[in-house]
Amino acid sequence: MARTYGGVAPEQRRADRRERLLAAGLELFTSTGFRLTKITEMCARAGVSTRNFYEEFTGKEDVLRTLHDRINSLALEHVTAALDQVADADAVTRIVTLLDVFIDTVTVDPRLPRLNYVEAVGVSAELEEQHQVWVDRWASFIETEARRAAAHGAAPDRDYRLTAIALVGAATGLLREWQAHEPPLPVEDVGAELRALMLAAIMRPGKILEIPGNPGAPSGVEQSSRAGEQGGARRT
Amino acid sequence: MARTYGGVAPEQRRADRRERLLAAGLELFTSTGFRLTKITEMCARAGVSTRNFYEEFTGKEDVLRTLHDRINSLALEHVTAALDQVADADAVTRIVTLLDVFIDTVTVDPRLPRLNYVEAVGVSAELEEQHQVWVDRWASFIETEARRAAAHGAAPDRDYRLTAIALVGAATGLLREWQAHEPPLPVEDVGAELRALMLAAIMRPGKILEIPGNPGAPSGVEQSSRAGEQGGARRT
DNA sequence: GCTGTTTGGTAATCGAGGTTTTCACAATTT
DNA sequence: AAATTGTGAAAACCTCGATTACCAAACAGC
Repeated sequence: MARTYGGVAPEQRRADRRERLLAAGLELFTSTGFRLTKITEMCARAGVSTRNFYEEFTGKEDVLRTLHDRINSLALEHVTAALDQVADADAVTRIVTLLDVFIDTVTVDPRLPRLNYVEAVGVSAELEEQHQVWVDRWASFIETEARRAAAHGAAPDRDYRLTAIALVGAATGLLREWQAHEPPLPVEDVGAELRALMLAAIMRPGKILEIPGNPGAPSGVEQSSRAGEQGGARRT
Repeated sequence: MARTYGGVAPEQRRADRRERLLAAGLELFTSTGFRLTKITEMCARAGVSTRNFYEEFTGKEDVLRTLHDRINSLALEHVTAALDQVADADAVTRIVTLLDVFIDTVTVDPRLPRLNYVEAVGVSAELEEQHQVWVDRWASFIETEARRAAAHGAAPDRDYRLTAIALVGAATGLLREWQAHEPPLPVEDVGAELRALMLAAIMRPGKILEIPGNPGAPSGVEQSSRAGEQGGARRT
């Protein structure tokens, strides 16, 4: 047991195979699409037999879940490291850093957002759960930075939970568009837009500035003053 | 040809079956999930034979595409009608109306956002294309309103394309979270957050206010001034 | 009421892909 | 050098679900 083959340890060979399978998965899931990718195709591309495939993964979904987790973990790692380097900078710098590093990490390869925001959606209950966990993590990150900004007086003191979730959604939507758009969108533009949106969302005052020539109309949009109702039952 | 069965015209019967199949599809796709839903299950629930199924649809995906299109069309209809009713209101009112009616339409039933933003993602190239068309339409809608606001001096005069796409993403992300969240999020909160985010995103000035105590650092966030770089190759 | 025609349900077929198993080989150890 | 064991390729299997074809039933005309 545990015999060295071809000069490399057996666990090293296993790890290599696993890695090649993941690479093949990333490639095929984002070109052929997850649904249409066959396990045998993945094995062929990775130069791995089906037997070894089942030694590493329980099926296609397992590969997808692993990739999804990896991409998010990688981004989280980069962002955490970068934020540590600007530990005592002002709130705006930290927020901009968080966003820029995230965008940079995830746009080095269009297959990354494609896998994360298109292929890994609606596949299984477990994957949806995993997605939600990650949204939660990213939202918490943003929330923390927003609270930090509030503590420094750079943003209002309020609950940032939903704002954070919305911002994660904005990033997701924009990146999904980015990887699908023809002709390709400039990454700088996407990054700039998200940066501005994020700052505007966090720094926005509790009340929007008054619009001239709108007498009597409540402009306090934080309250649930609603205009132009027309149908649609209200749901608790 | 064209014979009346059971007192109803054949095309009426066909339409009824189609409708029941769509209802069954909506129900099963959002509970069992699209992937795991079998055509025979759909037929059983709809009280329709498989033969009649293939008379109406080419397969599962056809049902999904139809539902996806319907939900978006319905929302678009409602929003268009509501905007017509506030045709000469101020920009803020119109934007708030657009958003509120959209949210109201799509949250009457949690299955609607579930189907649109989870189950219909990453299924096929055609569906992705259809998704992009709808994102485009919604973004154009928002863009138009933003330009209108700019024309009235309520917002800066700039390109709102990416802002609009990001806002569509924010709505998508928030609704995806809404339909999945346990315990359920209050719809009012989601609507309020999106309303505020949308207004903040559109009305935001070109430059963010100066942060005191940050000497030398460029605060013009519209320019591609980047902080905290650490890795990640730049991509054209 | 009987017949021909249209519609609907059921059951059999067909194919595709996932999963397992077998067999041959290579490398290492005694 | 021979035996042993881990390893990989490929084929066989086997399940499952989409699709179609056939048969039964219902209705209008004669």
